[in-house]
Amino acid sequence: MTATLADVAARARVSPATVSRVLNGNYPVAAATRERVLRAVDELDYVLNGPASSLAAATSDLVGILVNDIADPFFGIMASAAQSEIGGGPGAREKLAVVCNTGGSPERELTYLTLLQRQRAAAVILTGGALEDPDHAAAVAAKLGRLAEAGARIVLCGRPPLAAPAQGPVAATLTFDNRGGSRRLTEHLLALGHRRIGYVAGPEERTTTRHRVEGHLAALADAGVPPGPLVHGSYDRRSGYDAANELLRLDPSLTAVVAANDTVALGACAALRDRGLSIPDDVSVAGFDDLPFSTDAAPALTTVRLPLHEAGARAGRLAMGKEQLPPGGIATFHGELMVRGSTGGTRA
Amino acid sequence: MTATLADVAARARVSPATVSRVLNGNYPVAAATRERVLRAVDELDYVLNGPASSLAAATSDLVGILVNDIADPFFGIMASAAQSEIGGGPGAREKLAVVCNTGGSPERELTYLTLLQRQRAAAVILTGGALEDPDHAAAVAAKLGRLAEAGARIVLCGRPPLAAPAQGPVAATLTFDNRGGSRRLTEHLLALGHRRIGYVAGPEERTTTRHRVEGHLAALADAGVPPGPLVHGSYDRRSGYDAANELLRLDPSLTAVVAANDTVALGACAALRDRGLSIPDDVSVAGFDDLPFSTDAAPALTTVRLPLHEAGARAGRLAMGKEQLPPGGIATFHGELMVRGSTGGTRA
DNA sequence: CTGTTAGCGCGTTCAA
DNA sequence: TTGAACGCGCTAACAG
Repeated sequence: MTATLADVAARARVSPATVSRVLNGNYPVAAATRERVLRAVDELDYVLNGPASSLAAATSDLVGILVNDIADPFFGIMASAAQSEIGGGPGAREKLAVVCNTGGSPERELTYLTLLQRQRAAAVILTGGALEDPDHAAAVAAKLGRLAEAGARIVLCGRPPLAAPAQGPVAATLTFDNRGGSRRLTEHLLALGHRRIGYVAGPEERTTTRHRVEGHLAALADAGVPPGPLVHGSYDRRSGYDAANELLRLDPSLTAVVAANDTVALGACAALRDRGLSIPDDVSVAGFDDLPFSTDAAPALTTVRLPLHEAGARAGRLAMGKEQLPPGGIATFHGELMVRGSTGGTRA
Repeated sequence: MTATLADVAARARVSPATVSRVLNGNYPVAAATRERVLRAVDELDYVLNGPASSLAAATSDLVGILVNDIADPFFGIMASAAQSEIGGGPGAREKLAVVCNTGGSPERELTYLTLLQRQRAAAVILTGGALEDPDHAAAVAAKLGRLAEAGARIVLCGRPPLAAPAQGPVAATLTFDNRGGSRRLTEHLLALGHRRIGYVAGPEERTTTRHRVEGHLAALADAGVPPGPLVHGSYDRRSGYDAANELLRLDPSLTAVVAANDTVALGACAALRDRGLSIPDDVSVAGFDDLPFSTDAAPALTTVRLPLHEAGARAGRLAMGKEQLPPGGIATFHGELMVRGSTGGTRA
C-alpha cells in the first residue's frame, strides 16, 4: 500500500538506515547516494510515517498552542504569529504547529495537555490568562512538569508566571502588564474628570481579570476616588451588554464604564445606545486589547493596545529554541494607551 | 522514566493486551479486571504513548482543521464549532482536534496536508475558499486522495466541491451559497435606487471571490445595470481602505460600495469617512459574513449572514462519522441578508 | 474473558 | 561513509 522507508531503500539500492540518514540530514551521507535516495523518495511519493518516527526517536514534531477561545481575535492573532514562526521556516525538519481550543474550560485544558503529552509534543505554548483555582493550577503545573520531563519545551504567552515551585519546567514566560495598562486607562478617565466609574470585569478566578481590576482600583485609590460598581461576566459582547445595564441600575449617575476587553466594551456601548445615552457625552466607555475592529466602532474605542503579534511571534521562536530569554526567563510586554472617541470629559 | 503499558500490566497483574483493551474500551473486559487496571494506571500516572499506539493501529486520533487565517473570526468561529464536536469533551475515545493555519499560502496548505498524512490523521477538515489555480488544485486533490487511502475522512467546510474526478476521496462537502447571497445583497442595493456600485473583491483566483463577484454581476445584469469599477485586494481592513479610495478615483460618482467581507467593508467605511463622505447618505456600504463586530460599526453594517457556527459544527460531526450526509455528500448553506444602517436610498 | 505472539516503520547503536 | 540488527510501546490476530 503506502510506501515505507524499506521500499525507498530497495529502490535506491541502499540500506534503510541510509535513507533514514538522508531524510533526517543529521549524519554525513555521500552526495551521490543522497541524490539517489531523494529521487527514490520522489518517485515513490514517499511520506515519512510520523508515529513510527516519533516512536523510535521518542519525540515528535508537534507543537501545541493552547488558546482559551479561538473565535476571539485576541487569541487568533497570537496563535497566528506563533504559528508563522514554527511551521513557516524553510529550514530543516518542519514542525506541525497546531492550535488547541480549550474554550476556557479547565478540564479541556488538562485534556489537551494530556493529549499533547501522549503525542510526545516537542513544545507547548499556553496563551492567555490562567484560572486561579489552586487545585487546577496544581494539576496544570504537574502536567507541565510531566511534559517537560518528556522533553517538551514549555512557553507561557500572555500569561503570568506560575507560582515559584511550579515555574521550573517552564522555559520562558511572556507576560502582559495588564495591571499597568489598566491603571493608565483609569488615570486617563480620572484626568477627564470622571469620578463615578463602573467596571465590567472578565470571568472570575482568572489572572487577567484580577490584574486588570487591580490596576483600575490602584489608580482610583491613588486619586482618592471611591470605586464604582463592578460586575463580572464572560468575554463576549452579550455579557458587556447585560453588564452595562446592570451597572447603570446599580448607579444611574455613572459617567464612565471600563470594560474587561474591547468586545465587552462594544456590547456595553450597544446597551448605552439602546438606553438613549450618548457616548462619550453622557457616558465614556473604554476597552482593552485594541483589537482591529475597535477603531471602527461608533465612536472609536479608547483602549489599551497589547503587542499581541509580537508576543505570539516571540513565543513561537522560544518554543523552537530559536531564541533565548534573559536570566529569569520572564519578559513583560507593556500596553499602550490609545485615546479615541469613546472617552471624553464629563459634562460641565 | 515514563511508565509504559507493560508497567501497568505488571502492577495490575494482567497481560499488556488486557491493559490495552481496557484503555481502548473496544473489547469485553471483566469489571473487576478493568477496575484493577484503571487503578494501576492512576497510581503510575500512566499516559498512553500516542506514536506507539498510532504505529500499531495504523491510525491516530489527530483531526486536522485547515484554515486560511486563524486571526479572522470567520475561520475562528467555524474552527471553534468543529473542534467542540470533535475533542476536548469528556469521554474515552478522545480525538485531538488541531487547527492548522495556512495563511492562505498554497505551499503551506500542502505542507500541512503532508504533515497530517505523516501523522496518519483520522480526519481532515478544509475550511474556506479554495485557490483556483489548476496545478495547485490538482496537487491538493492528489494529497487528499492519498490521505483518504490511508483512512482519513475528508470534509470540506465553506468550500466548493472539488472537480468531479477529485471529489472521490471527499466524504462530505458543506458549501456556502456565496453566489446567491451576493446576488440578494446587490438586489437590495438596486432596490434602494443605486445604479453606480463599486465592488471591492477578495484575493484573485479564489473560489469565494469569484462566486461573490458572479452573484453581484448577475444581479446587475438582471436589472440591466452596467457594472461599476472593481478592484481586488486581500481580506483585511487596510485593503478595504485602499480599495475604496481607488474605486472613488475610478468613478467619483459611486453611490454604493460592496465589499468582499465585513472586515474589508469596515476599511472602506473608514476611507469614505476620511474623505468626508457620510454613510449611507453619500455612499452606501455593504459587507459579507456578518461577523459579530459588524453590528457595532458606525453605522451598523448591512451584510449577508453565513451560518458559520452551524457549518463548523456539522463539519466536526461529519469528520467524526457521527453524522451522514444525504446522497451526493454535498450540503449547501444559504446566507441571510441583514439590512442595517450602512445602506440607504440614494439622494433624490 | 484473558494471555501469547508477532509485527507496525523507523532511529540508532555497533561494526565494517 | 554505509549496512545489520535491535528495540521503541503498542495493537491485533490467534489461541485457550
